Amino acid sequence: MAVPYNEIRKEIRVMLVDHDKDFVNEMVDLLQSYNYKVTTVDIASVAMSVLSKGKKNIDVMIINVNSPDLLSFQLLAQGLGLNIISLFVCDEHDAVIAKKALNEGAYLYLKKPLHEEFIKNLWQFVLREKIQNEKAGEGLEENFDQKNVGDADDICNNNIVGENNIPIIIEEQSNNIHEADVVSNKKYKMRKKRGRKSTKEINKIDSKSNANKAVRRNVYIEWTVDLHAKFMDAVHQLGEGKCFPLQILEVMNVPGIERLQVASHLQKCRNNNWRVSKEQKSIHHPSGQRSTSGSQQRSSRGKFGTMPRLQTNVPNLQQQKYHRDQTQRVPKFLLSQLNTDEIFTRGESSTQQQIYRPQLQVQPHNLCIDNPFNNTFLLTQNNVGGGKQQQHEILFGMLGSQGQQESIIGSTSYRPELAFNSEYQHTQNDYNLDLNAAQVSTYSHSAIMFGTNIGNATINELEAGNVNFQHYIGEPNMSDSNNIVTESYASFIEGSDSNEKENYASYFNFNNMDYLFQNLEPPSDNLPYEHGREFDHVYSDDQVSASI
DNA sequence: CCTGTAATAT
DNA sequence: AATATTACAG
Repeated sequence: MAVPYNEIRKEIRVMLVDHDKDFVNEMVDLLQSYNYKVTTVDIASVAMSVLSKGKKNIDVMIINVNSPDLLSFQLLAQGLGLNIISLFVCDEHDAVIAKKALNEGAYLYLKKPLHEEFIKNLWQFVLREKIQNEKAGEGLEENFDQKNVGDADDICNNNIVGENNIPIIIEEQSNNIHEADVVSNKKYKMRKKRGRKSTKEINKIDSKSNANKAVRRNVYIEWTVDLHAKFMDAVHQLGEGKCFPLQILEVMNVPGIERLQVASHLQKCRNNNWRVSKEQKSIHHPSGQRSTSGSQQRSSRGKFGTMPRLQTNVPNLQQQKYHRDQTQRVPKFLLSQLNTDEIFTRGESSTQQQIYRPQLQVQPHNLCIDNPFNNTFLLTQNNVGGGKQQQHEILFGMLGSQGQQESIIGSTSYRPELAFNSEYQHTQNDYNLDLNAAQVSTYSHSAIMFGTNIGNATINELEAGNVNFQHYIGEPNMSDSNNIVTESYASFIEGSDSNEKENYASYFNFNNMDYLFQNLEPPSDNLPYEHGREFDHVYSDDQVSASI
């Protein structure tokens, strides 16, 4: 039974990655004469971009190991992630490189030129991969070593080892090599679809009936400080209102990154939720601010494209682990939904109210003290909030303790009924303790304090020497700030003498309690339910309900 | 299709 | 713990 090889080859896409023009031309002719679909690029970085775009479904890459940009191995890695067979070619054999290449997942390491017979049979590699992967996807694991678990580089090792296993042509036409979700047992996971209803009800029913769908995990990008800097650069270039993942991707011009990864990172950054992974340099720039060029134009798409709110180089002060109970139990405090739109609206000009703020749900351990965008934003836009902002943010972070506010401060006239209202009997509650303790420390300088409803426990604590006080101070994660305030703060919390309270007192000099209140939301019956609502009010009852 | 958000998987 | 992936919505 004759198998229409050419039909198979037609479906196979080969990318040549070589700056050697002659070789490329020759190979293109050869490949095309066998009906392969051919893409050529001259250097690895370009190839990586092509892969990143994901437009072409490359099956095989023929890569010059000596790509001028020295990225051939990175390309290899990326290709592995995409289940692409990579053949390294070289002008001169080098056993060391060959070994390295194979070790890192190259399918073959070949010396130029490639012979016609080899090209002719190239398709077999692809088919064999497909077959292998399908087997793996069905749960047949014999074909794979059990070693390597987390490493993204090993797909092809197995294939190399198992060379005796000559591919067999499957009768089924290979017209959907690409769409078939290839599955490797170690790297690919089965997933069931998760249903999520618009009613926000979470559908926990796991339907086994769902056909196993295999999904390939992307190459795991580490967002190094460097990479992040590029990211932020791109962001700054694009400017407020124009930061879309796709554009960022382009401006960054870093090969091997995909849009979704940028989007993911962007999401993190917008939420101020990103930390550099491991060691961070503890560089202390007194002012790492960029001027942010002040352009706050809105994009034509309205609310999209908002800049992330991190600085370019963020020293990551080690965050302390506080596993006190209340830390975990405190409700999420969604200051995010204190809608800046509303602030502006309340101000004067409702014309600015469309300015988009991403939902700033600030997670635990993130206290954004220094937000250049915020500052700029407020100052330039509405002149609201103003200079003392940072201090109050700090205070607020302490007050909320676990709430982790990312403060958007405006001159709203809200009053926090919650914080000081004795109706709320959360006195025995840990969270409440926190709150009150912070309160106490706040008031202690302005001599207003102790009026109504400081829980006994709190007072006791205080009288007992304010034991917890230092905890509260240390609580917020300062990792994102590198401004002056932060440093002072940081140095302060590192101090261990008995004067800490005094230091604290002198540093944080609060005279105007209104600033405190401005950070809090009025209680509202109006539960924000869907995002995207014009005016989301914070559901500040969170604190109460959580205390019960 | 691209974007944003939240949830969840790895 | 940091990223990736996904559902869902716009």
